[in-house]
Amino acid sequence: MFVRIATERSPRPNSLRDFGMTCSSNTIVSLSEFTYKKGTEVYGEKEPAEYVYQVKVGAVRSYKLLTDGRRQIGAFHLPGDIFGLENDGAHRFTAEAIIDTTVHLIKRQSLEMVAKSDVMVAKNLFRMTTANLHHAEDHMLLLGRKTSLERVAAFLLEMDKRLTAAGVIALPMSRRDIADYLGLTLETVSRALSRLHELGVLGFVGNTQRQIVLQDRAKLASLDLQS
Amino acid sequence: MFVRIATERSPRPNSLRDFGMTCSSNTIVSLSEFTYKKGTEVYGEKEPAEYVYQVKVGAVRSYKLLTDGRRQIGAFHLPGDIFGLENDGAHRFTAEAIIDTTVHLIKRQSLEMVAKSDVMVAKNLFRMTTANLHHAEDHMLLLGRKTSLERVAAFLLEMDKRLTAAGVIALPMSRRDIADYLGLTLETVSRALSRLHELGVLGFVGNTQRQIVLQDRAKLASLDLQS
DNA sequence: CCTGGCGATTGATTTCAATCAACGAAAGAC
DNA sequence: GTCTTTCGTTGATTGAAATCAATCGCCAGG
Repeated sequence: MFVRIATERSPRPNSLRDFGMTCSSNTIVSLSEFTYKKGTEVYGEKEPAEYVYQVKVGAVRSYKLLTDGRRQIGAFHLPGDIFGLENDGAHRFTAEAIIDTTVHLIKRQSLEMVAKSDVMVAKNLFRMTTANLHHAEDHMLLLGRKTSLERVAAFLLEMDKRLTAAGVIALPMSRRDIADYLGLTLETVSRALSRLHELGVLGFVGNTQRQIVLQDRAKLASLDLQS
Repeated sequence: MFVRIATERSPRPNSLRDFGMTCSSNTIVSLSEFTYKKGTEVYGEKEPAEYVYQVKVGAVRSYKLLTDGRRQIGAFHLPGDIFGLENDGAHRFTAEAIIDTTVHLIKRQSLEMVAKSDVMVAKNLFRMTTANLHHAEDHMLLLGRKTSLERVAAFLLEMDKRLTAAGVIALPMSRRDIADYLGLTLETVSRALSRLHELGVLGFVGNTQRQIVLQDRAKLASLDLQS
């Protein structure tokens, strides 16, 4: 679980741009790439945070478990997303590859070193933390006060914004994952999706139930109440 | 609602220490004090964030509303707590005084100016945002996956840590506030507290139900599952 | 090819918390 | 001080989602 064979790549790291790295601060930062097989752990809760990750291809779930196995997924990480960024030393979630996933790894220490000298990078680390906070704040409202249909509608709208290619939402995660993200059971998620299908809000592509086309975004948005 | 008559105070700001202000960076920062009457708004959601606040005495609730009135309280701010800190310009919550509350106000702009030159201050702003993030992450687990009894137990343990004076938890907020923080109804909160009373976990002080003594912290902790 | 397992849907039933309702006690208003 | 309102508790009932259960279809593996 803890073995990470990081393939070193040639010079000129490129995804560091996402941290706002300027041309002047071309410090050598160890940047590598790694692929996790479907279902494998990227890191565990409370483990020391050695790396920061960026999804290249694939999808990752971040979750917390209660001792009896109840699971709450805090976020899904999709291509382009940076995750595992911890201000203090330890990870707050367990992260797992939902499907085969390739990530860029940046050594946390080296990133922090760069941040010390490069104000732009430091600012962007702050911005990312703030974005995570905003997501969590919105999600508290969803988990505390929204109905099952509202939650599923909100989920679809979020995914629509984040991973639509050619008008199709290709979900990498199972109904159980969605349920654990929304604080529901998989059956309730399934029923809500069926209901939205009946209502003409969405359609399924082909014979898989993980490819969804939104047919009425306005109606979907009206089902999720605004803050 | 928007009138804020800020009483300017004499030199030598003192609560700026909580931002990690060093002696060297004794820049003049406008620091004032203001009192909000019970039930009044400190700021509204989406309002531009002009000030950062620190509770001197009293208590504040931060919440989001759905259009139909459902409310989710994201946090309670108790004496010593800093709130209203926004990285970008606008507030994410509405903040209201739960009881008469006196706050220190710091102009956001001046704080940011100090942060630019004082690394210590900047670091502390980051640390505070991270602490808020951690709280929200833990609260997602509570809202998504815990039972009513577990939520109330967790709430009591949180308050015990934060505002116990002489072994008594003097709650400033109503049952409805607690309910809206925990994603429950006030009746469910009341029943859970009664149940904990029956179980000998807590007692009520005097003839008010807002003063609680924990009589069995171990049992209470066992009722709230660990992450 | 068959077979076993997983994922998803759908139906039947249960359950926990919400809702509806009544009451008593404390806090504010005048 | 009295009146009114708000707050909290408790009981009865309802209801939305959870749980239990069956079935179907799709892969993956032998």
